[in-house]
Parts: sequence; structure tokens; C-alpha cells
Amino acid sequence: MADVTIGRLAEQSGVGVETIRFYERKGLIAQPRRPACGYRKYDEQTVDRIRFVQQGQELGFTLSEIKQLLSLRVDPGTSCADVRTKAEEKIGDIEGKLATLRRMRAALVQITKTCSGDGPTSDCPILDHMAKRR
Amino acid sequence: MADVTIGRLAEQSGVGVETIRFYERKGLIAQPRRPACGYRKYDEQTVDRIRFVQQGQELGFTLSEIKQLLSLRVDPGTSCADVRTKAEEKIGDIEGKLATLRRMRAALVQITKTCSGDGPTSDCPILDHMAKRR
DNA sequence: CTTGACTCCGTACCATAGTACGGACCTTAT
DNA sequence: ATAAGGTCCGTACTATGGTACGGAGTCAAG
Repeated sequence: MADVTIGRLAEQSGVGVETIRFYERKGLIAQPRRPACGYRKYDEQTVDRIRFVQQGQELGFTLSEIKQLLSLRVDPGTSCADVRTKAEEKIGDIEGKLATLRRMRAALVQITKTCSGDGPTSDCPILDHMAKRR
Repeated sequence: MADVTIGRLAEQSGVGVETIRFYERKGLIAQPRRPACGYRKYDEQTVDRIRFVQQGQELGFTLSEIKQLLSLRVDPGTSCADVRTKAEEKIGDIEGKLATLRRMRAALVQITKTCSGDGPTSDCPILDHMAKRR
């Protein structure tokens, strides 16, 4: 299963070819072997690496955070606690975003309630709310 | 209070000068008067307009959505119901984001629980989880 | 041995919401 | 009158996560 071209790797990991080159530029995946022809040749591990990136994104990490996690994995000077810290920070992050979104929703629900839904936009309580000077 | 320069307008509305020029380019605020000197001269209404934009952002609307809301306000062919629809769509939007973030948080909390916090990163259950093939 | 598919590279582009720069011009206060 | 500060403009740059392009080289099948 080794010696995969970039196209096959893309298929197997469910991303685009350009995305793989992009990840390479960003340092998220290692420089692959380059036989005489100049084509990138990947081994099976790279599929796992890309899945790691995808998984990290699903957990809400940015690509640069994922890069940090990847380097933590290799660096013998770091412990599992460092990773745990990152995860906890990310939970905090997410909670901040949740709070913001809940505030937005509450405000929208509130102003939507004040709107009967008919009448011209010149009389719209929603727009009025937004135009109001605070 | 009329005849304000861009700098004063920026102060009064709490955004940067460049931001005002940016909003102008994006069509969020009208082209101001331009006396002989070429300087932009604003009236008081523009402060309100910028506040409207800010308020829209706080409600989670993007600048292009805010532009649409602004044009709804002027267009005699639209009713308050159109605005209400936008607000409801945005609530839906926000609920989608909330759901995603809650899923992320749950997953992070879950994997964080599995991590004792000590030991090398090579044994980290969090990283293992992310590397796992699904 | 030719043709079609794949890959190479650098660069430009998308959306989002601004921020920064630099040389020229204008205004305002001393 | 002169100096300091504000404003002009177009363009480039920031971060984020990719996507697209075009011309050249390469690989595999018929």
C-alpha cells in the first residue's frame, strides 16, 4: 500500500490534491519522498496524518493549533498534560463562542417577537431596533 | 453637528478611519458630500448608519447581510415580513453553529476525561483519539 | 508510440472584515 | 507663515482554509 501518488492519497483521505499540497506548505504533513520523476510518493501513514488533521478540525482546532498538537506528539520534552491543557483551552474557547451565539440568538428572538410581520419596512421594529442609538 | 470630517466620524462612531472608507467601498454607507477640497463631509445620520452596521454585526449578520437589510429598509416593495424572515434565518444559522460547537465541546470533554494528564505524549489518549482511523 | 490522465510548480484568487503604507495635498493653530 | 496633523488615493497586506490556473513534464494503456 506504500508508494501512493498524491491523487490516490487525496482519494483515500477524502481531501483534494491541492489541499494536500497546501498542508505540505503549512508543515502539517511531512515532505514526501521524491523519486527521480519528481512526483510525490506517500506511504500509508500520511493517510493517518491527514485524518488527524481532519479530526482536529472537527474538534474545533485551527490548522496552526493542529500543527502544534502534532509537534507535541513528537517532542519528548512534553507530557500528556500539555495536550490536555490545549484541549481545555479549546473548551474554554468554544464556551466563549457558545455564549456569544446564545446572546445573539436571544437578542434576535427578542426583536423578532416585537415584529408583527406586516407593514412596510419603514415601520419595522427590527430595523428600528438596529438603527436605535444606544 | 453636520459637516463632520472622516476622523471625527470615526471617533463618534467608534471605528477606524480606514474602516469607514472600507464601508463606503462596500456600499454600506453612502458616498458623502465632497466640497472643493475633496475631503469627505458627513452628517449626523452617518453615525447612525455605522451604529446600524455595528448592531447588525453584534446580532451575527455579515456585512453583506447588513447591506441587504439596509436596502430592504429603503425598498418600498418589501414588507416588514421580509426583514423578519432574514432574522429568522439568522436564528437558524446561529442554532446550527450552536449545535456544532456543542458537539465539539462534548467530544473534547469526553476525550479530556480519558486523559490522566501525566505520561509522555506518545501515550496521550487525546492524541490517540485524533490519530485513530474511523 | 501516441494519447489521455496525472503531476509538477508558482502564483493568483475566493470570502471575511478589516489594517497598513506612502507620497501628495489640505487645514488649522500658533 | 510655517509646522503639525488630518485626509486623499490606490494598493498591498493580515489571518483562515483552501481552490483554480496554465504550461510543462511524466506515466500507463492501447
